[in-house]
Amino acid sequence: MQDALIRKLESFEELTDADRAALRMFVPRVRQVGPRTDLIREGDAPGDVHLILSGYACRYKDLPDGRRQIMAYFVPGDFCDLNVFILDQMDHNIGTISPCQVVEIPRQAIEEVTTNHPRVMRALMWCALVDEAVLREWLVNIGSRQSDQRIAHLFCELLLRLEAVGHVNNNSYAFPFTQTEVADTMGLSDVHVNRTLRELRRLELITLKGRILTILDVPHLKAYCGFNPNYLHLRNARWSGRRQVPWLRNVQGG
Amino acid sequence: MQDALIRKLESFEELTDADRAALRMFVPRVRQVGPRTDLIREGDAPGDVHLILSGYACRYKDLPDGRRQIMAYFVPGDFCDLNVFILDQMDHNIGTISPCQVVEIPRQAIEEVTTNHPRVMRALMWCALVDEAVLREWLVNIGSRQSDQRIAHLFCELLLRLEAVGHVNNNSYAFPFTQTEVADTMGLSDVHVNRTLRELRRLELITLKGRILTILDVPHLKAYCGFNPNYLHLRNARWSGRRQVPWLRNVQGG
DNA sequence: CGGTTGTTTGAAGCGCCTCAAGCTGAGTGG
DNA sequence: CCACTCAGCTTGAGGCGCTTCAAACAACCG
Repeated sequence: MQDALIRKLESFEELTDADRAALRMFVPRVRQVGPRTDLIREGDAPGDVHLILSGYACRYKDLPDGRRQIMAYFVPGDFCDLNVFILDQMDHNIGTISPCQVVEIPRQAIEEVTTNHPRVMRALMWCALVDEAVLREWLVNIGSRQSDQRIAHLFCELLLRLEAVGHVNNNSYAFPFTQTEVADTMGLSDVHVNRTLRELRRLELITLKGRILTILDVPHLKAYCGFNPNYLHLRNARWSGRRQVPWLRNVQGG
Repeated sequence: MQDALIRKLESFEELTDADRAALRMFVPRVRQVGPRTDLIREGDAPGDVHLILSGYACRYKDLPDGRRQIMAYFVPGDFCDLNVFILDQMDHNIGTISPCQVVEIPRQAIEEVTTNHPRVMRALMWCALVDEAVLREWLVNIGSRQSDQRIAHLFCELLLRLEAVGHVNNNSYAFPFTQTEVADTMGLSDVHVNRTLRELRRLELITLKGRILTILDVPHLKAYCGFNPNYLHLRNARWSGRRQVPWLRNVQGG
């Protein structure tokens, strides 16, 4: 398990033996968490850092009027709160969508490592920076695309992110979100998400049944929403194609 | 100038003499930049890190259809691209709004410091994490508030951010953005921004003339949009009230 | 097997957009 | 000093995209 994390980080930052030894202090406390369960709540002091091994989770805020806004999806291999743990208190919630396997890394371990092992810190920062780039693109998505392109863009992004960790087969992947959750993500009503999905199906761009999403025509879907993958900062030589991330290969997805 | 940066960082992270010495390697190359000028363009390899001393700038993406989405505003004291400099290439642009004084910190200097001075790195990370929290709130803003509350929320946020660096007088601050720029920020049309501003004026919440924005009734405006400042992670003891950031006090704003 | 959660469809209305035109103010040149 | 220009602001009219409300249907589960 520790070796797995090390392998991921080493894919973009060379580590010394001392770095690796320090990383092994990330005691692997794996927790099985049910669906629709909060991992962290607004107001909490950030403690352990959470790493998703299997399943999907999300970052969200509850609004005064009872609605909620989902701000990020987490898929296997993603850190939930790496980019928060320095701050004083959480300004949002993190909760699971599907059942999840979560690794809890003690904050102290992170701090020790980042203080004494700059290369590890750089590697973790890189993860956080890509997450932020995704967040920026979500802002663009919500701010400037209409519903059909907006949802198509989400599907394209998840395709690439899940491909990078070996969770896509034949352009299909697990999609355990309800239409209401998609609505809370995209800034739309659930009714309109339903109609938009119907339209994407009618155009034979996707199918979505039994919580499995299939993209029928990837180039067409990408063109449809003007998808530009540069913001994901995927390093093709390392991440894409047939190559899987070894430490996630044998874990059940979605 | 270097001392100024050191002072800012020390407000939330104690530094050693060695840390401070390293920070002085941030050779202060101050540049005067005209309005509506790009500092960095999409596709560029991140180089120097930019720190705004005076004026306003923004982060934005150009879209295939010619529209653009603004994703962040930068005000005096903000780093533009601290959270990007590790990545391979820029996935967006950064440009000025008003004339700006910009400090360019060589990437090499940042890397040297972050490698050898973990406390400085933590301080810089803190800046970046707050910027990301702001970005998340912008997503909430665009995704779930309608135009009047959306724009009101922006005004409340800028009030607090500018207060923290001593650029607010009597609830007034410089607002050099055109209505089209506000529209590109909020995911609205410029026509609708115009009508929304008219409405906020009619309700006697704000005035906006000669590029000066005045909030006539702060508590009312905050209540109007349900503003919750927690995401700014302001440390009141240090940042708010009468206390100014010394290194920005004598620089002309907006 | 009912109960509950999620999906689907219809109908009516509002918020925001587009198109279009006129207005205002600042800068420029004759 | 006024005419001209141009960017930004303002206002009107019409239409579309999305929302809300409502109800029926489907799928899952104890």
